[in-house]
Amino acid sequence: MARTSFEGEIPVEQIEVCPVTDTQNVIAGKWKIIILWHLRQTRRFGELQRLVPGISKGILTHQLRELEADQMILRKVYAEVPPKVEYSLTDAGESFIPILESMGEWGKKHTANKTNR
Amino acid sequence: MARTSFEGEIPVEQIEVCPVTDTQNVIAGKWKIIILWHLRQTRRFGELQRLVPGISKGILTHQLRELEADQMILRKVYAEVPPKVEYSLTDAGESFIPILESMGEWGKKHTANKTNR
DNA sequence: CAGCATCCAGGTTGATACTG
DNA sequence: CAGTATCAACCTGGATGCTG
Repeated sequence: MARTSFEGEIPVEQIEVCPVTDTQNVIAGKWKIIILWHLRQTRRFGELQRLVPGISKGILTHQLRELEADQMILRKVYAEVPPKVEYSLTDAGESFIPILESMGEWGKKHTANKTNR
Repeated sequence: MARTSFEGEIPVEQIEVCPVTDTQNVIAGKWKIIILWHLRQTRRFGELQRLVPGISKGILTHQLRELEADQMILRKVYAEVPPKVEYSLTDAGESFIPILESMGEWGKKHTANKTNR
């Protein structure tokens, strides 16, 4: 989203320094949550692509890079042929799983059969 | 986002019936979280617009309508002149506040000084 | 195998003007 | 006061083809 605002406008800090919003931004990608969920176990790239049906390589890479930048996941490259890359959760990533579980519980109770959107 | 997939593809249910993702979708607007937060107390439209600095009427209306559709908030219209509309949390909305608080706690610990994105 | 580069389509946000 | 309507801008996600 637009992190830039015009000069002389409401300063960005005033609206963006909300830790809740920060958290939301970390998981705001279309596939981030599902990726995080599967990464409770260490997974390889191709494995993830199979576990997250419908995602393309490009997007998977992109989402993984963002999660990595946000220090949610670890990317371990093995210097082998053929290439092998393993992804796993960082401590920050692990510590987020309980929140995901809370969201799941809440979702089961409050978002039953929404056919719209 | 594209909720449709080609015929003969991976069925949508398989990827979309995740309660965690459902939950994420409910709060996925740029301002939803802040709005929800301020609605812990009943607020009027103009009041919300002042509390959420930088949001325009149109967008505020839009986000409120979506939250209402997701049964997170209640919209109460008073038949007065000038018009008066009050927004408040539903039970579902109330029950989401603890999760927001968890996200806030997590955010304070794990998203400190992210200047990027 | 695990990417990257490019281009494109759609959705979401935002600015502005008008209304009951 | 609390919207609605319209249009433009931006961002994200997705498809495809190429590479070490």
